[in-house]
Amino acid sequence: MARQAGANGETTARAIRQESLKLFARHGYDAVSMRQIASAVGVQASALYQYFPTKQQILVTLMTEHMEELLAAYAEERRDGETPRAALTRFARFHIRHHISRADAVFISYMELRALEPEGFAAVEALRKLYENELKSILAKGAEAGEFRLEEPHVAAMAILAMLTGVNTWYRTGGRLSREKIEDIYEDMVLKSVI
Amino acid sequence: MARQAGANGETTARAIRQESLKLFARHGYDAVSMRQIASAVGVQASALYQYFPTKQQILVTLMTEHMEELLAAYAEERRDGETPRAALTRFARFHIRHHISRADAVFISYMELRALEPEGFAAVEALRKLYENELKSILAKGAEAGEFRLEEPHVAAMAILAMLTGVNTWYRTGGRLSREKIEDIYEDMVLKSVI
DNA sequence: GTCTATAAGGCGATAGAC
DNA sequence: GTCTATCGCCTTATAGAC
Repeated sequence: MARQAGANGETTARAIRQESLKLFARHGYDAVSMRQIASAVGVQASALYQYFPTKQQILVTLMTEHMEELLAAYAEERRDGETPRAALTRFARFHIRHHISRADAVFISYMELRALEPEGFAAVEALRKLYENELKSILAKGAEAGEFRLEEPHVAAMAILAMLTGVNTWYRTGGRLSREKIEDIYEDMVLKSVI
Repeated sequence: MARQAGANGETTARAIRQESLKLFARHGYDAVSMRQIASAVGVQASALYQYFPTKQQILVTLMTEHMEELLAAYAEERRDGETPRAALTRFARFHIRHHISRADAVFISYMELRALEPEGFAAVEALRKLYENELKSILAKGAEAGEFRLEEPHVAAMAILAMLTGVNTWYRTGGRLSREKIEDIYEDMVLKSVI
Protein backbone atom coordinates (compact mmCIF):
# COMPACT_ATOMS: atom_id res chain seq x y z
CA MET A 1 0.00 0.00 0.00
CA ALA A 2 3.00 2.29 0.48
CA ARG A 3 3.40 5.10 -2.00
CA GLN A 4 6.96 5.04 -3.39
CA ALA A 5 8.70 6.42 -6.45
CA GLY A 6 6.52 8.76 -8.48
CA ALA A 7 4.78 10.04 -5.38
CA ASN A 8 2.90 13.21 -6.13
CA GLY A 9 2.17 15.91 -3.61
CA GLU A 10 -1.16 16.95 -5.01
CA THR A 11 -2.41 13.38 -5.08
CA THR A 12 -1.40 12.88 -1.47
CA ALA A 13 -3.00 16.14 -0.38
CA ARG A 14 -6.31 15.14 -1.95
CA ALA A 15 -6.08 11.67 -0.46
CA ILE A 16 -5.54 13.09 3.02
CA ARG A 17 -8.70 15.17 2.70
CA GLN A 18 -10.70 12.23 1.35
CA GLU A 19 -9.59 9.64 3.85
CA SER A 20 -9.84 12.01 6.83
CA LEU A 21 -13.39 12.88 5.83
CA LYS A 22 -14.37 9.22 5.68
CA LEU A 23 -12.62 8.28 8.93
CA PHE A 24 -13.85 11.31 10.91
CA ALA A 25 -17.42 10.65 9.78
CA ARG A 26 -17.25 6.98 10.65
CA HIS A 27 -15.43 7.10 13.99
CA GLY A 28 -15.36 10.72 15.13
CA TYR A 29 -12.47 13.18 15.12
CA ASP A 30 -11.09 12.20 18.51
CA ALA A 31 -11.28 8.49 17.82
CA VAL A 32 -9.18 8.77 14.66
CA SER A 33 -5.39 8.93 14.92
CA MET A 34 -2.89 10.46 12.54
CA ARG A 35 -1.49 6.94 12.10
CA GLN A 36 -4.91 5.71 10.92
CA ILE A 37 -5.24 8.53 8.39
CA ALA A 38 -1.70 7.91 7.16
CA SER A 39 -2.36 4.21 6.77
CA ALA A 40 -5.51 4.87 4.72
CA VAL A 41 -3.57 7.26 2.50
CA GLY A 42 -0.63 4.90 2.15
CA VAL A 43 2.10 6.91 3.87
CA GLN A 44 3.70 7.17 7.30
CA ALA A 45 2.14 9.49 9.87
CA SER A 46 5.02 11.94 9.72
CA ALA A 47 4.37 12.56 6.02
CA LEU A 48 0.98 14.11 6.86
CA TYR A 49 2.75 17.02 8.51
CA GLN A 50 4.01 18.14 5.09
CA TYR A 51 0.39 19.06 4.26
CA PHE A 52 -1.22 19.98 7.56
CA PRO A 53 0.59 21.41 10.59
CA THR A 54 -1.78 19.72 13.05
CA LYS A 55 -4.61 17.21 13.12
CA GLN A 56 -6.92 20.07 14.15
CA GLN A 57 -6.09 21.90 10.93
CA ILE A 58 -7.29 18.93 8.87
CA LEU A 59 -10.69 19.19 10.55
CA VAL A 60 -10.89 22.97 10.17
CA THR A 61 -10.04 22.68 6.47
CA LEU A 62 -12.66 19.99 5.85
CA MET A 63 -15.40 21.95 7.59
CA THR A 64 -14.53 25.33 6.12
CA GLU A 65 -14.33 23.98 2.58
CA HIS A 66 -17.64 22.19 3.01
CA MET A 67 -19.38 25.41 4.05
CA GLU A 68 -17.74 27.45 1.28
CA GLU A 69 -18.76 24.88 -1.31
CA LEU A 70 -22.34 25.02 0.01
CA LEU A 71 -22.48 28.82 -0.17
CA ALA A 72 -21.00 28.87 -3.68
CA ALA A 73 -23.44 26.23 -4.90
CA TYR A 74 -26.42 28.12 -3.49
CA ALA A 75 -25.18 31.43 -4.96
CA GLU A 76 -25.21 29.64 -8.31
CA GLU A 77 -28.69 28.21 -7.68
CA ARG A 78 -30.63 31.21 -6.41
CA ARG A 79 -32.67 33.46 -8.71
CA ASP A 80 -33.53 36.97 -7.66
CA GLY A 81 -37.01 38.27 -8.34
CA GLU A 82 -38.78 34.98 -7.65
CA THR A 83 -41.88 34.83 -5.48
CA PRO A 84 -41.14 33.72 -1.89
CA ARG A 85 -43.00 30.50 -2.62
CA ALA A 86 -40.84 29.71 -5.65
CA ALA A 87 -37.70 30.68 -3.77
CA LEU A 88 -38.59 28.40 -0.86
CA THR A 89 -39.32 25.52 -3.22
CA ARG A 90 -35.96 26.07 -4.89
CA PHE A 91 -34.16 26.29 -1.55
CA ALA A 92 -35.73 23.10 -0.18
CA ARG A 93 -34.90 21.05 -3.27
CA PHE A 94 -31.40 22.50 -3.49
CA HIS A 95 -30.68 21.78 0.17
CA ILE A 96 -31.66 18.13 -0.14
CA ARG A 97 -29.88 17.65 -3.46
CA HIS A 98 -26.66 19.24 -2.24
CA HIS A 99 -26.55 17.51 1.15
CA ILE A 100 -27.70 14.05 0.15
CA SER A 101 -24.55 13.43 -1.90
CA ARG A 102 -22.19 14.75 0.80
CA ALA A 103 -23.27 12.72 3.80
CA ASP A 104 -19.81 12.50 5.41
CA ALA A 105 -19.08 16.22 5.20
CA VAL A 106 -22.57 17.13 6.47
CA PHE A 107 -22.27 14.72 9.38
CA ILE A 108 -18.86 16.06 10.37
CA SER A 109 -19.87 19.69 10.02
CA TYR A 110 -22.64 19.21 12.56
CA MET A 111 -21.10 16.57 14.81
CA GLU A 112 -17.58 17.84 15.22
CA LEU A 113 -18.28 21.48 15.95
CA ARG A 114 -17.36 20.76 19.54
CA ALA A 115 -13.97 19.38 18.47
CA LEU A 116 -13.02 22.74 16.96
CA GLU A 117 -10.77 25.14 18.80
CA PRO A 118 -12.20 28.67 19.21
CA GLU A 119 -10.84 30.25 16.02
CA GLY A 120 -11.92 27.43 13.75
CA PHE A 121 -15.30 27.30 15.45
CA ALA A 122 -15.91 31.01 14.91
CA ALA A 123 -14.97 30.75 11.23
CA VAL A 124 -17.28 27.80 10.57
CA GLU A 125 -20.16 29.30 12.54
CA ALA A 126 -19.91 32.54 10.56
CA LEU A 127 -20.25 30.62 7.29
CA ARG A 128 -23.16 28.62 8.66
CA LYS A 129 -24.97 31.81 9.65
CA LEU A 130 -24.60 33.16 6.12
CA TYR A 131 -26.39 30.11 4.78
CA GLU A 132 -29.13 30.21 7.43
CA ASN A 133 -29.73 33.85 6.56
CA GLU A 134 -30.55 32.92 2.97
CA LEU A 135 -33.51 30.89 4.19
CA LYS A 136 -34.52 33.42 6.86
CA SER A 137 -34.60 36.12 4.22
CA ILE A 138 -36.93 34.08 1.99
CA LEU A 139 -39.27 33.43 4.92
CA ALA A 140 -39.26 37.04 6.13
CA LYS A 141 -40.08 38.34 2.66
CA GLY A 142 -42.87 35.79 2.29
CA ALA A 143 -44.35 36.77 5.66
CA GLU A 144 -44.19 40.46 4.78
CA ALA A 145 -45.85 39.85 1.43
CA GLY A 146 -48.63 37.89 3.14
CA GLU A 147 -47.65 34.78 1.20
CA PHE A 148 -46.54 32.88 4.31
CA ARG A 149 -48.23 32.62 7.68
CA LEU A 150 -45.49 32.62 10.31
CA GLU A 151 -44.77 34.68 13.38
CA GLU A 152 -41.13 33.81 13.89
CA PRO A 153 -38.96 33.60 10.75
CA HIS A 154 -35.95 32.50 12.78
CA VAL A 155 -37.75 29.60 14.41
CA ALA A 156 -39.39 28.58 11.15
CA ALA A 157 -35.97 28.63 9.45
CA MET A 158 -34.46 26.41 12.16
CA ALA A 159 -37.39 24.01 11.89
CA ILE A 160 -37.15 23.75 8.12
CA LEU A 161 -33.37 23.34 8.08
CA ALA A 162 -33.54 20.56 10.68
CA MET A 163 -36.25 18.80 8.71
CA LEU A 164 -34.36 19.01 5.39
CA THR A 165 -30.95 18.06 6.76
CA GLY A 166 -32.60 15.15 8.54
CA VAL A 167 -32.94 13.36 5.20
CA ASN A 168 -29.30 12.38 5.60
CA THR A 169 -30.03 10.33 8.71
CA TRP A 170 -32.16 7.81 6.85
CA TYR A 171 -31.45 8.16 3.11
CA ARG A 172 -29.33 5.46 1.51
CA THR A 173 -28.35 5.40 -2.18
CA GLY A 174 -30.35 2.81 -4.08
CA GLY A 175 -33.23 2.87 -1.59
CA ARG A 176 -36.90 2.52 -2.48
CA LEU A 177 -37.42 6.24 -3.12
CA SER A 178 -35.56 8.25 -5.76
CA ARG A 179 -33.91 11.52 -4.82
CA GLU A 180 -36.49 13.35 -6.94
CA LYS A 181 -39.37 11.68 -5.12
CA ILE A 182 -37.84 12.60 -1.77
CA GLU A 183 -37.46 16.20 -2.91
CA ASP A 184 -41.15 16.16 -3.89
CA ILE A 185 -42.28 14.95 -0.48
CA TYR A 186 -40.16 17.42 1.48
CA GLU A 187 -41.02 20.32 -0.82
CA ASP A 188 -44.68 19.60 -0.17
CA MET A 189 -44.26 19.42 3.61
CA VAL A 190 -42.05 22.50 3.83
CA LEU A 191 -44.39 24.62 1.72
CA LYS A 192 -47.49 23.54 3.61
CA SER A 193 -45.81 24.15 6.98
CA VAL A 194 -45.53 27.90 6.35
CA ILE A 195 -48.67 28.55 4.30
CA MET B 1 -12.48 17.60 46.18
CA ALA B 2 -11.69 14.05 47.26
CA ARG B 3 -14.53 12.10 48.81
CA GLN B 4 -13.35 10.63 52.13
CA ALA B 5 -15.06 9.25 55.20
CA GLY B 6 -18.81 8.88 54.79
CA ALA B 7 -18.46 7.95 51.16
CA ASN B 8 -21.68 6.46 49.84
CA GLY B 9 -21.94 4.07 46.94
CA GLU B 10 -25.29 5.24 45.69
CA THR B 11 -24.21 8.86 45.68
CA THR B 12 -21.09 7.98 43.71
CA ALA B 13 -23.05 5.89 41.22
CA ARG B 14 -25.42 8.76 40.54
CA ALA B 15 -22.53 11.20 40.27
CA ILE B 16 -20.78 9.01 37.70
CA ARG B 17 -23.91 9.01 35.52
CA GLN B 18 -24.39 12.75 35.88
CA GLU B 19 -20.80 13.80 35.23
CA SER B 20 -20.32 11.34 32.36
CA LEU B 21 -23.45 12.68 30.70
CA LYS B 22 -22.21 16.24 30.97
CA LEU B 23 -18.67 15.44 29.82
CA PHE B 24 -19.68 13.16 26.92
CA ALA B 25 -22.13 15.79 25.66
CA ARG B 26 -19.57 18.57 25.89
CA HIS B 27 -16.46 16.84 24.52
CA GLY B 28 -17.59 13.57 22.97
CA TYR B 29 -17.22 10.02 24.25
CA ASP B 30 -13.77 9.40 22.83
CA ALA B 31 -12.39 12.72 23.97
CA VAL B 32 -13.32 12.06 27.60
CA SER B 33 -11.03 9.92 29.76
CA MET B 34 -11.91 7.86 32.80
CA ARG B 35 -9.56 10.17 34.75
CA GLN B 36 -11.65 13.19 33.73
CA ILE B 37 -14.88 11.52 34.84
CA ALA B 38 -13.28 10.44 38.10
CA SER B 39 -11.97 13.93 38.76
CA ALA B 40 -15.42 15.46 38.16
CA VAL B 41 -16.93 12.92 40.55
CA GLY B 42 -14.21 13.42 43.13
CA VAL B 43 -12.61 9.96 43.14
CA GLN B 44 -9.68 8.22 41.47
CA ALA B 45 -10.19 6.56 38.09
CA SER B 46 -9.87 3.06 39.52
CA ALA B 47 -12.89 3.66 41.78
CA LEU B 48 -15.14 3.96 38.71
CA TYR B 49 -14.62 0.28 37.97
CA GLN B 50 -16.63 -0.56 41.09
CA TYR B 51 -19.70 0.73 39.26
CA PHE B 52 -19.05 0.10 35.57
CA PRO B 53 -16.85 -2.67 34.16
CA THR B 54 -15.78 -0.53 31.17
CA LYS B 55 -16.06 2.99 29.85
CA GLN B 56 -18.22 1.61 27.05
CA GLN B 57 -20.73 0.34 29.60
CA ILE B 58 -21.18 3.85 31.00
CA LEU B 59 -22.21 5.04 27.54
CA VAL B 60 -24.54 2.11 26.92
CA THR B 61 -26.22 2.69 30.28
CA LEU B 62 -26.73 6.41 29.65
CA MET B 63 -28.22 5.84 26.21
CA THR B 64 -30.42 2.90 27.17
CA GLU B 65 -31.82 4.65 30.21
CA HIS B 66 -32.52 7.76 28.17
CA MET B 67 -34.56 5.79 25.64
CA GLU B 68 -36.41 3.82 28.30
CA GLU B 69 -37.30 7.03 30.13
CA LEU B 70 -38.59 8.49 26.86
CA LEU B 71 -40.77 5.47 26.12
CA ALA B 72 -42.15 5.39 29.65
CA ALA B 73 -42.96 9.09 29.57
CA TYR B 74 -44.76 8.78 26.25
CA ALA B 75 -46.70 5.73 27.45
CA GLU B 76 -47.90 7.93 30.31
CA GLU B 77 -48.75 10.77 27.94
CA ARG B 78 -50.63 9.03 25.16
CA ARG B 79 -54.41 8.75 25.10
CA ASP B 80 -56.11 6.08 23.05
CA GLY B 81 -59.22 6.98 21.11
CA GLU B 82 -58.09 10.46 20.15
CA THR B 83 -58.42 11.75 16.60
CA PRO B 84 -55.13 11.52 14.62
CA ARG B 85 -54.97 15.31 14.66
CA ALA B 86 -55.24 15.46 18.46
CA ALA B 87 -52.76 12.61 18.82
CA LEU B 88 -50.24 14.35 16.56
CA THR B 89 -50.63 17.60 18.47
CA ARG B 90 -50.05 15.75 21.71
CA PHE B 91 -47.03 13.93 20.30
CA ALA B 92 -45.39 17.10 18.97
CA ARG B 93 -45.80 19.02 22.23
CA PHE B 94 -44.69 16.03 24.29
CA HIS B 95 -41.58 15.48 22.15
CA ILE B 96 -40.44 19.09 22.53
CA ARG B 97 -41.26 19.26 26.24
CA HIS B 98 -39.48 16.00 27.02
CA HIS B 99 -36.36 16.66 24.92
CA ILE B 100 -35.86 20.32 25.68
CA SER B 101 -35.02 19.62 29.31
CA ARG B 102 -32.65 16.75 28.52
CA ALA B 103 -30.31 18.37 26.01
CA ASP B 104 -27.21 16.42 27.04
CA ALA B 105 -28.85 13.00 26.88
CA VAL B 106 -30.53 13.78 23.55
CA PHE B 107 -27.29 15.02 22.06
CA ILE B 108 -25.38 11.93 23.18
CA SER B 109 -28.09 9.53 22.05
CA TYR B 110 -27.83 10.83 18.52
CA MET B 111 -24.13 11.75 18.34
CA GLU B 112 -22.52 8.78 20.00
CA LEU B 113 -24.36 5.98 18.25
CA ARG B 114 -21.18 5.34 16.30
CA ALA B 115 -19.19 4.94 19.53
CA LEU B 116 -21.35 1.98 20.57
CA GLU B 117 -20.14 -1.54 20.10
CA PRO B 118 -22.56 -3.81 18.16
CA GLU B 119 -24.60 -5.16 21.08
CA GLY B 120 -25.18 -1.79 22.68
CA PHE B 121 -25.98 -0.29 19.30
CA ALA B 122 -28.62 -2.91 18.55
CA ALA B 123 -30.26 -2.44 21.94
CA VAL B 124 -30.46 1.34 21.59
CA GLU B 125 -31.67 1.17 17.99
CA ALA B 126 -34.46 -1.20 18.95
CA LEU B 127 -35.71 1.25 21.57
CA ARG B 128 -35.49 4.13 19.12
CA LYS B 129 -37.56 2.23 16.58
CA LEU B 130 -40.28 1.66 19.18
CA TYR B 131 -40.57 5.40 19.69
CA GLU B 132 -40.52 6.18 15.96
CA ASN B 133 -43.31 3.67 15.47
CA GLU B 134 -45.55 5.62 17.84
CA LEU B 135 -45.42 8.59 15.47
CA LYS B 136 -45.65 6.47 12.32
CA SER B 137 -48.77 4.83 13.67
CA ILE B 138 -50.44 8.21 14.30
CA LEU B 139 -49.60 9.34 10.76
CA ALA B 140 -50.74 6.11 9.11
CA LYS B 141 -54.07 6.20 10.94
CA GLY B 142 -54.56 9.83 9.97
CA ALA B 143 -53.81 9.10 6.33
CA GLU B 144 -56.19 6.15 6.33
CA ALA B 145 -58.95 8.23 7.89
CA GLY B 146 -58.45 10.94 5.28
CA GLU B 147 -57.48 13.40 7.98
CA PHE B 148 -53.88 13.75 6.76
CA ARG B 149 -52.60 14.13 3.21
CA LEU B 150 -49.35 12.16 2.97
CA GLU B 151 -48.07 9.43 0.72
CA GLU B 152 -45.22 8.12 2.82
CA PRO B 153 -45.85 7.82 6.58
CA HIS B 154 -42.26 6.72 7.18
CA VAL B 155 -40.75 9.73 5.42
CA ALA B 156 -43.20 12.11 7.05
CA ALA B 157 -42.34 10.63 10.46
CA MET B 158 -38.61 11.11 9.86
CA ALA B 159 -39.21 14.70 8.71
CA ILE B 160 -41.32 15.57 11.73
CA LEU B 161 -38.95 13.94 14.22
CA ALA B 162 -35.95 15.78 12.76
CA MET B 163 -37.84 19.05 12.90
CA LEU B 164 -38.96 18.59 16.51
CA THR B 165 -35.64 17.32 17.84
CA GLY B 166 -33.95 20.22 16.08
CA VAL B 167 -35.32 22.57 18.74
CA ASN B 168 -32.47 21.40 20.95
CA THR B 169 -29.84 22.83 18.59
CA TRP B 170 -30.93 26.41 19.15
CA TYR B 171 -33.07 26.54 22.33
CA ARG B 172 -31.45 28.01 25.43
CA THR B 173 -33.18 28.31 28.82
CA GLY B 174 -34.16 31.89 29.53
CA GLY B 175 -34.27 32.83 25.84
CA ARG B 176 -36.78 35.21 24.28
CA LEU B 177 -39.40 32.54 23.63
CA SER B 178 -41.03 30.45 26.36
CA ARG B 179 -41.23 26.70 26.00
CA GLU B 180 -45.00 26.99 25.58
CA LYS B 181 -44.63 29.48 22.75
CA ILE B 182 -42.12 27.22 21.01
CA GLU B 183 -44.51 24.29 21.35
CA ASP B 184 -47.22 26.45 19.77
CA ILE B 185 -45.07 27.33 16.76
CA TYR B 186 -43.91 23.77 16.11
CA GLU B 187 -47.38 22.30 16.69
CA ASP B 188 -48.69 24.67 14.05
CA MET B 189 -45.97 23.81 11.53
CA VAL B 190 -46.18 20.06 12.10
CA LEU B 191 -49.97 19.98 11.76
CA LYS B 192 -49.98 22.10 8.62
CA SER B 193 -47.23 20.01 7.03
CA VAL B 194 -49.43 16.90 6.90
CA ILE B 195 -52.86 18.42 6.31
C1' DG C 1 -15.45 2.12 48.85
C1' DT C 2 -11.44 4.12 47.58
C1' DC C 3 -6.61 4.37 47.30
C1' DT C 4 -1.59 3.99 45.06
C1' DA C 5 1.11 1.85 41.74
C1' DT C 6 1.68 -0.15 37.51
C1' DA C 7 1.08 -2.89 33.12
C1' DA C 8 0.96 -2.49 28.19
C1' DG C 9 0.30 0.30 24.58
C1' DG C 10 -1.36 4.42 21.70
C1' DC C 11 -1.15 9.42 21.05
C1' DG C 12 0.49 13.97 18.45
C1' DA C 13 4.35 15.80 16.88
C1' DT C 14 9.48 16.37 15.66
C1' DA C 15 14.53 15.38 14.02
C1' DG C 16 17.23 14.05 10.67
C1' DA C 17 18.37 10.59 6.82
C1' DC C 18 17.67 9.75 1.95
C1' DG D 1 8.10 13.81 -0.50
C1' DT D 2 8.57 10.24 2.45
C1' DC D 3 11.00 7.46 5.62
C1' DT D 4 12.66 5.53 10.46
C1' DA D 5 13.24 6.49 15.10
C1' DT D 6 12.02 8.77 19.02
C1' DC D 7 10.24 12.15 22.79
C1' DG D 8 7.08 12.90 26.44
C1' DC D 9 2.73 12.21 27.60
C1' DC D 10 -1.82 10.09 28.06
C1' DT D 11 -4.85 5.97 27.73
C1' DT D 12 -7.94 1.86 29.74
C1' DA D 13 -7.76 -1.33 32.95
C1' DT D 14 -5.96 -4.31 36.92
C1' DA D 15 -3.56 -5.83 41.55
C1' DG D 16 -3.38 -5.40 46.03
C1' DA D 17 -3.26 -2.28 50.35
C1' DC D 18 -6.24 -0.11 53.70
